[in-house]
Amino acid sequence: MKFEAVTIKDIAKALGLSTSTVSRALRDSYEISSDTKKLVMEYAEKINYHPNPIALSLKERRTYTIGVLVCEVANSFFSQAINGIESVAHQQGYNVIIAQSHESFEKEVNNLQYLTSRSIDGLIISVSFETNNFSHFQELHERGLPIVFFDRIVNEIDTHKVILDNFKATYDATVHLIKNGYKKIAALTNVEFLSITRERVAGFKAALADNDIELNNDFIIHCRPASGNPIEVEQAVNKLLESNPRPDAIIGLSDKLTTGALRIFKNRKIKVPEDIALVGFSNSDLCDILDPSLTIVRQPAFEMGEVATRQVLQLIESKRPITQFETRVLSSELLIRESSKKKRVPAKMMS
Amino acid sequence: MKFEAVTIKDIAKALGLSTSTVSRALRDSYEISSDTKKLVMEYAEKINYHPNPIALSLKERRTYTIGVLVCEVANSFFSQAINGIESVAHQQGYNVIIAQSHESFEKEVNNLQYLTSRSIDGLIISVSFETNNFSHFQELHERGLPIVFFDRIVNEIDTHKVILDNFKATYDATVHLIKNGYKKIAALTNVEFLSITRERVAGFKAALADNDIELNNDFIIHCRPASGNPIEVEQAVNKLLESNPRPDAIIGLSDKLTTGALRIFKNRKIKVPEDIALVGFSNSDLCDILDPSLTIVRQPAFEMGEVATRQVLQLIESKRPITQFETRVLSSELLIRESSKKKRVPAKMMS
DNA sequence: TTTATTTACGCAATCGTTCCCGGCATCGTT
DNA sequence: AACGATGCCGGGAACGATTGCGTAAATAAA
Repeated sequence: MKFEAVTIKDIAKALGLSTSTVSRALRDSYEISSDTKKLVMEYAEKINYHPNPIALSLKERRTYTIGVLVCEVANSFFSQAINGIESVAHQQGYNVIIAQSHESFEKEVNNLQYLTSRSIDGLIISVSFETNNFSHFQELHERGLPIVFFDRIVNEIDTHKVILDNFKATYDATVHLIKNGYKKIAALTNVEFLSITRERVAGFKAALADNDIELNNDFIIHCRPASGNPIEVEQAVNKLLESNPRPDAIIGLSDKLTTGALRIFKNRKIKVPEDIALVGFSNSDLCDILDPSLTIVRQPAFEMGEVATRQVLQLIESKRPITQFETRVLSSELLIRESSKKKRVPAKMMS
Repeated sequence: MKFEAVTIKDIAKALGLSTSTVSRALRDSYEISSDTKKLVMEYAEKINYHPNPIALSLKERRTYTIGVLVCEVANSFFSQAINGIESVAHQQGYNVIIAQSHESFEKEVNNLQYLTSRSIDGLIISVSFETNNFSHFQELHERGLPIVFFDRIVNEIDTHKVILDNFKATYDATVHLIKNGYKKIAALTNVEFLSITRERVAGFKAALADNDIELNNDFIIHCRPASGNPIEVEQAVNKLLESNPRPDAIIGLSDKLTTGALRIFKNRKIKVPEDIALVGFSNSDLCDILDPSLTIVRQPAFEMGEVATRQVLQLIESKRPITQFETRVLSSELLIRESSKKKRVPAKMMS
C-alpha cells in the first residue's frame, strides 16, 4: 500500500503555472508577484503540501540526519544521552538515527557501514568494548565525514570529543571511600584499552597514592560485561572476594559493573557496606532504592549528548574544513548514600 | 565540509561505459556481458562504490525506514522494545528512526509530523499519556500509511496491533497477592482513557470479584507520572496511605508507578511487605536487587517490538491494501520476589 | 515613439539511479 | 544473400525539487 504525497507538480498543474514558479512562490521569492504567491500558498496549504525531503536531500546532497552509534539503548546513560542528542538535533531541524553495537566490534563496523550508506550528515559515536582498531572511523574521518566521539572516545582520531572528567570522578569517589575508613579498595573495571577505563583507573590509583595507600595490582580487575556474557563480572567479583587480603570496598567503574557487583553480593548474602562497601558509576534512577541505596558517580548524560550534538552540527554546518578541535570535559556528581557508609571499626581492635 | 561519494557516473566515465550499462552490470542484469559485469563490479569494489540510498528512495518512492514513536527511550520497557524493533528491521534491510513524545500530546503530534515529513514507509506507535484524540493518526492511516500500534494502542483505528494480555497479567498478579493473604489491595494506575489502564484495571477488578473481595473504589487511583510531574504519584500514594481502611497491598500498573511507590515507602520508612505489600509492572533489570526485591509483571518487550515490526513490514510490503488486521496478544511473566511475601498474620488474632 | 529597465514567469539542467526503448553488431537460418 | 533473432549497450526520461538563465510584457526613462 502506497501513500502518495502531493508534489509541486500537482500544484503547478492545478494552477496552470510552471513548477519553477510554484517552487519560488513557496519559498517566497522576490521574483514572484504577491498575487501568485498568495494563490500558490493557499492552495498548497489546502491540499496539505509538504516538500519531499528525499528530493531535497538529493539536490542539496545532505540529509539533515545525524547518526548515533552507541553500544546499547537499554542503558540509562545512553538513553539519557540520546535524549540530549535528540533535543538539540530536533531543535535545529535535524533528525537522529540510532544504531547499537551491542558491544560487538563486528556489529559496530556493520552499523557504521549501514549508517553511512544511509547518507548521514554527521556521526556521534561511543565505541564498543571490543573496539581496538579504529581504521573504520579513520577512513570516514579522512573522507570528511563530521564525527564526534563521546564517553568512550578514540584518542587516535583528531576531532571534537566530549567526555566526563573521569579522572576526577574516580579520584573523588575513591577518596570518599578512604575518608570513610576503607583502605583495601578494589576497582572493578572494563577492558583496558577503553579510554574511560584508562582515565578512571588513573584516578583511582592517584587517590590511593595521595592517601599513602599502597596499590595492590590484584585489586584492579578488568572484565567485559557484554550483554551476552554476564559471567565474567561474576568471576571477577568472586576472585576479589576470595583474594587475601580481601578488599573492604569495591568501586565499580561502569554502570553494569556496579549493579552487577551488588547483585552478586546479594546472592551471596554479603552485606553492603558492612562486609564490603560499594560505590560506582551509574546513571540508573533506581540507585536510591536499591538495597542498600548506592553511592554513585552520576554522569551528566543528557548534557553530554547536547554538547556532542552541538559539536557535530558545528562541523556539519561549517563552510570550511575545521582543523581546531576541542575536547569538552564535563563534571560528574557524587551521590553519597548507604553503600559507602563510614566504616564501623570492629570492637576488638587490631593489635 | 562535504564528504563526496562516488557515483555510478564516475564508474561510467572511468570505464568508458554509459551509466545505464554500469547500473545494469551492478544489478547483474542478463543484458550485460559477463566481461563487462566483471569489469564494472571489480572497479566498483575497488573504489568502494555504494549506491546512493537517497537517489534510490526518490526513484522507488520508499525509504526503507520505519518510524517509531514512543513516550520515552529512557524506559526499560521501551528501550527493550526498540531493541526488538531494530533487530527485525535491520535484518530486513530497514532503518529505524525513533521519536519521543515525552508523554506530551503536542510533542506527539509534532513528532508525527516530523517523522512523516521525513518520508517513512511505516510507523510503530505507542501513544502518550495525553493522547485522547486520534485524528492525527487517523488521517495518516486513511492516506494509506502503514501503522502498527503496540502496548498503548488506539482501539478506534483499525490496523495491526500488539499488546500484552493486560487483563490476565493484572488478574494473576492480584490473585497472587490475595493468595498471599492480602485483601485490601489498591491499584495505582495511569490516566483512564489509556488502553492499558482500562485492561489492567479490569483484570484487577475481576480478580477481586472472583475472590469475593468487595471493590473499594477509593482503592483505584489514577495518576499521571509524566517526567515533568512526579508529584502526582506521591500524592496518590499518600492518599492511599492515609485512607481508612488503609490498603495492605498495592499493585502498580506501570513501571514508574511501581518503582515510584517503592521510593515513597522508603522515604516514609514504611516497610515492604510488612506494612504494605507491593507488586507491579516493571521491565527494569534492577528489580531483583531493590529493597525489598520487587515482585513484578515483566512484559516481553523485545518480542513485542519484533512482532510489531513484522506486522508493519507486512503492511509495507504487501502488494494490495490489507483489510484484515490482527491484534497479537502476548503473555507476561510474573516474577515473584520479596515485596509480596505471604502476609504474617498478627499474633493477636482478630475477634 | 524609442529604448532601457523592471517585473514575472517558463525552460531546462541538476542531484544519482533505474528502466524503457531503440540500435548496432553478430550469428544462424533458409 | 537476405532475413530475423539474439546479445550487448547507449540515449534519455523519470523520481521531486531548486535555480541559473532567457524572455515576454509592463513600466519607466529619454
